[in-house]
Amino acid sequence: MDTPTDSSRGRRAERILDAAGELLLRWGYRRITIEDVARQAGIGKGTIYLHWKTRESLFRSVLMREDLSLIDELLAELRRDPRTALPHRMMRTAFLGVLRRPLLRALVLADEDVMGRLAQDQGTRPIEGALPDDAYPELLRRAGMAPPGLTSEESAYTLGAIVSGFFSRERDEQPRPERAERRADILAGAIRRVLEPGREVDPERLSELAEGVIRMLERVAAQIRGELAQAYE
Amino acid sequence: MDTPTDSSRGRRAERILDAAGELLLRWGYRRITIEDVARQAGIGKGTIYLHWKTRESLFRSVLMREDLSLIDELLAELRRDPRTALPHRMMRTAFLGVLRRPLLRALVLADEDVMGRLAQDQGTRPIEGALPDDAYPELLRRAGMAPPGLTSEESAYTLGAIVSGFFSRERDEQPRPERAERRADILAGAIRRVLEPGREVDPERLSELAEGVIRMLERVAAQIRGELAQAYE
DNA sequence: TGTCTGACCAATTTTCAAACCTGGTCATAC
DNA sequence: GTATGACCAGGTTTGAAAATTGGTCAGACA
Repeated sequence: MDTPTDSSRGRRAERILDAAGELLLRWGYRRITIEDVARQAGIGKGTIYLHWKTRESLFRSVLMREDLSLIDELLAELRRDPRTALPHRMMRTAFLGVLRRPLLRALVLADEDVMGRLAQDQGTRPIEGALPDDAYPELLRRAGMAPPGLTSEESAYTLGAIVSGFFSRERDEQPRPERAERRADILAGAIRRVLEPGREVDPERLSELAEGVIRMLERVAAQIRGELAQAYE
Repeated sequence: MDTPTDSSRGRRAERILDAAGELLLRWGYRRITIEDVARQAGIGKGTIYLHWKTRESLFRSVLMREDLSLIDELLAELRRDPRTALPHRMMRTAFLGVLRRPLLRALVLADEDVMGRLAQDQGTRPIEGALPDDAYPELLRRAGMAPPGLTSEESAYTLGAIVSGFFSRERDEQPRPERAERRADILAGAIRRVLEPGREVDPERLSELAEGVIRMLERVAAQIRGELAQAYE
């Protein structure tokens, strides 16, 4: 599928994304010029426009690649252990996954300094990119694990509120427990108590849920890969 | 204690605060001049400076008065029914209390349009003004109602995260259940499950807690009233 | 004598045009 | 066919002048 040319194009694109990502963290979106990125990647400025149509789409690709890396981590974890599909495990893994990726961290926290105007519209999208908000609660419901007393929309609302609240505490100067793992555990505990009523989980139901979540994340990943490929050209 | 003069001064100050508050909601902090406020209050511009030293301290007073009104509502509720002191009841009442007061709502949501630079530093202070963050969890602990497995600091962190998450969903364009009461109930449910482990509450302990909370809020109210009086002159 | 006011001024904010910069193109080199 | 950097239109920054306004206070008023 890859001609030698395509493959070396692909490698070059990766180098450009590396360069852009590194500068993003060092200088922030606002101060970076396309020439900076070209110099950092050791190529000419025009070459970047062989891969992306605009500056903005280049940087969107940087973020999409980060996003894919997080989704891949979640998928690996889900395949290793279906219990990862439980809300409290999912959110714990996603929370730490975002915190460990400086660019996603900056994106989720809408860090104006790093992300400039990219922070605005794109907002918090790391995982919920293209899917309806209640896709995950919908899967829970179908697996007979819906939180009691809440519609799927309400579950999505609750989940979103709690998770975004814990993220908002990651902003500077907010007091919080020292270790990120501890914060993740507290988040997980909260999610479990609020959204996982049943003490016991039927392994049958659980693997059904895990498969659904895997399919959902694969669909998201495919869509992002599509957008990335399109951006590449 | 009030000379006739003091009392009419007080009434005039209230009129000025009314005028400033109304303009704040109509035009936003940035566009309001002191002359606008004076005109709206039907007095001369210099008169405002008989009450406040600076424009900023005038508007801070507007917000402090709103804050006091919320605290008074909480205190009335606590005196009517000590169960109000339970975390899920406290947060439900505070949540709705903020949403029903447009200025506090704008402050908590850091609405740049309405609050201008006031949104920045002052941040979310409606209740937690002058107290250590973990004052309330500390009261819970002393009443033997501490959430299991969490230190007071961690309880404060958890409570803050969840509440601020539900507030952040009050921003425009965030999907959420239609009725504010429903959202408040969902918030209350989450708080209860996460921070109130015990099914039964000893009425003795409860009224002890309620008294502690009342004293705490009275202290906050007194401090705010002090700052207000000082601002008045 | 004490209270209130608006003319006044320093300081900040807004405006606007010139200078500068940079995203994106494309003729040319390889 | 691929890569490049000179080039330019459009956008941004700069800075100085104009306009506004926070805060003062001399005087009007009661």
